[in-house]
Amino acid sequence: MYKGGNLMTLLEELRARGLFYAATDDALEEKLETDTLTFYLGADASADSLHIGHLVPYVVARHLASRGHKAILLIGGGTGLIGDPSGKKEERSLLDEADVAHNAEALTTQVQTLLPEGTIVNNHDWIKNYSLIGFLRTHGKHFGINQMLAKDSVKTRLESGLSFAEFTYQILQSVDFLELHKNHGCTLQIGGQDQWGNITAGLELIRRAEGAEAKAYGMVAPLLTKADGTKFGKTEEGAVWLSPERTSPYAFYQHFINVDDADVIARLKQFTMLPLTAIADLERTTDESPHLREAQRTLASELTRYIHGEAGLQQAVNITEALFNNDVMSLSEAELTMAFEGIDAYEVQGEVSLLDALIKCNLASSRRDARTMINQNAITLNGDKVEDDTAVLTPKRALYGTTHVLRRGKKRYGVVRHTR
RNA sequence: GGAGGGGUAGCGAAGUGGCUAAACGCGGCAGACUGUAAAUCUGCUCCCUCAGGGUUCGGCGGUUCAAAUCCGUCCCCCUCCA
Repeated sequence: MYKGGNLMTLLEELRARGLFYAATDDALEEKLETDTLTFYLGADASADSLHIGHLVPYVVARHLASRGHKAILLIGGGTGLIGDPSGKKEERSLLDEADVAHNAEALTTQVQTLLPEGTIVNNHDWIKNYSLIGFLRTHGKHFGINQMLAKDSVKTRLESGLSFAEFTYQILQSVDFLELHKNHGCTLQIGGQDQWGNITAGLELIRRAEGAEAKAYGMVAPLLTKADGTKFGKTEEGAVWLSPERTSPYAFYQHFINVDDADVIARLKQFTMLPLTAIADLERTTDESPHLREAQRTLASELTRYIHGEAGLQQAVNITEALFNNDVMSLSEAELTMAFEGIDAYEVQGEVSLLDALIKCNLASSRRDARTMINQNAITLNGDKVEDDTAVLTPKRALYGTTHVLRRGKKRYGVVRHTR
């Protein structure tokens, strides 16, 4: 009952990794071992990048693909025009069509790097063709209001408000599944736990439209939580994005380097493709020598390489080593340039006040805030604590006549470059 | 439709005429300690500013020298009755 030399079934492995929450049918486990399935996974074009909170289902897809199953990666260029109420407390405002189209394009590129072997489809391609009457007659007729109202995504919003447009979302997603079932032989949809309602709605539609013998399945991954029970994936800065424009490879790497000891092993299992035995070794290392942070390093490296490639990882590691293992002051000019490649520098002609520099580098929100930081002893300039809030950065005092390295607290850096 | 309760800073929650930019808790930021961890301790946490100023307590309008606190009105939420 296994193939490919794995001792565990695929579902056993997913369970062991904390990537399995529920499946719509117990027969799926067997099916995944004996058949080659085509499965799909969707992402709505509601932003031009995914963040790490979206990542888990893609990792599940990697595991499926690694055992020979075929992936379809759906981009919600059509559904993104409506908005999924699942997991949302409030109605969301509609995005411009042009924005959604742009988002869909960006996501297409991004999702392809997450799973290069996956086939990409955009649901706008079929949703755009429906007339209202045609849609209601073909698909709407299969949906009972009672069942639609019973979905968590709808039920929880009856008090706070839900538009007809978002209410209809579950039908749109169901149509996606049906479409892929008919045209691509897709029999499995995977997603996060919050997608359960949409997925089961799709199964129901397939059954009604295609007949009882048209077997399809759903499987969802759990929502990630930290050891302290709080939601994973949000930081003080907001989401950790996959796109390097939104979150630099360095910041991305740093986020994972900083994962708590209590969470790091779970994150390795969930996010990386490392064998469980290798992760068990890291668990031992963490117990015995936590200060080495071997597990965190591995997690950060694996994920940064996955998302940003070898070059992105190298850059992140270079900056990290420069900032945390060396004295910034001791770097040569070339090293300095290399170290801060990938951190946005504020370029200025001539001199600039420290207060303004902190604002321009996003290390302070206002002059008042900048002053508070200085008074709290939180600001370091080229390796020295700053106490004078009237300090001015001049090319003369810059490293190699060009660069000032600012630091707020222990981990947040900014770079000021003087141009002539 | 009727009776009652409620809407206070990111969240929770005090405050019922001036001493209140508003207790306290959480969250967030920073400092100490560390391992770029956790826990703990300390400081900051409406906005802008050099001193100092500006705008807040569901919305609007009043009373008053002075209102989150009193009056009117409107909006929203909860509970019970019809």
